[in-house]
Amino acid sequence: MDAAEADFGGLGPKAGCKDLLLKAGLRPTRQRVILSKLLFAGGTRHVTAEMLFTEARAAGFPISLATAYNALKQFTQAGLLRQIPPNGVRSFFDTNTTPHPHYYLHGEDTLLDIPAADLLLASAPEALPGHEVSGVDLIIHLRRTPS
Amino acid sequence: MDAAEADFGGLGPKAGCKDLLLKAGLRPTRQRVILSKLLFAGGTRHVTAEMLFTEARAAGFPISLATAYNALKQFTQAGLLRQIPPNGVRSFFDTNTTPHPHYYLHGEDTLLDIPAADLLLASAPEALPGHEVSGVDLIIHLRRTPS
DNA sequence: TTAAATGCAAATCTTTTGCACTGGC
DNA sequence: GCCAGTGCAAAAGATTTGCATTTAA
Repeated sequence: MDAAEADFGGLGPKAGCKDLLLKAGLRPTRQRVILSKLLFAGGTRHVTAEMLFTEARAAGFPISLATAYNALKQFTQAGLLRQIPPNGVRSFFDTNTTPHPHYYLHGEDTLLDIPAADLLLASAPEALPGHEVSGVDLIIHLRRTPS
Repeated sequence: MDAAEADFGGLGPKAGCKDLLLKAGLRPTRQRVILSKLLFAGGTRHVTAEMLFTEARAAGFPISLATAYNALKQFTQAGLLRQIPPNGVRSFFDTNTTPHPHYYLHGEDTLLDIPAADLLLASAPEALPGHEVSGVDLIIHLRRTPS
């Protein structure tokens, strides 16, 4: 499948990332279109702002780092991404926005999905009075076994 | 119970925070003793570096913010604290180092313990080959209900 | 055309580091 | 007394903001 022709967000086989952005209420500006292609054309991805910035430059699109940050934030607020802060240093952004747990590999500073059925909650999370659950983060922290 | 005489870390009723620090392999310097009193004399606490810094100043101990950060990091590495990054902005440090889930209240930027039995994992987390589980973070994100 | 909304330089906020100096042993 | 190891000023790193400019409609 050509990346530019990927099936974006269940919008149908002809939809492009412009449609994805429009549907999310974001104007499909040049930079957003570029970044959304990089993010959503492949499979599930876990990127940091720096990674996306570097990738865009390598692809010949000289965006600024601030634009990468702003786009990631806007995409997250629009529901296209999920923000995961595993370590207090920098955040990752996951193109899979459905609730699912993650492995975080400390040595490699890498975030991975945990295959869905491997780990489940025993009960649905309860909110406090006057509040509602807006998300659930489950992160299993891994270190390389000393051997 | 007088705060200065609290039972620190199961070391017995006579132990002070100096013993707690020594047992953790940290020299009981003046600043560390002050900060450990603030952290461990009361019940369970969830503090940021800024909160601890402000609290120390208010108590008449003019430490620098860097010292608060460094002490929190050292205490965490020594196993006296647990670091929790709920939001990609700043980290909280929990004086309860046993594995347990948290509520994070977005509007108030507050971290709370979830009473233990309310939420459990259905299965023990599995590591990947060549890795071991070094920690599990479960955070339920709450927002104030629009009403 | 036009104004809503962007992209980015500069600022801000969080956290770490280098090193002069201290204070625990 | 002495030197391992601190405490903090300055630096580094992560993220946000203000505003001149762009560009989608």
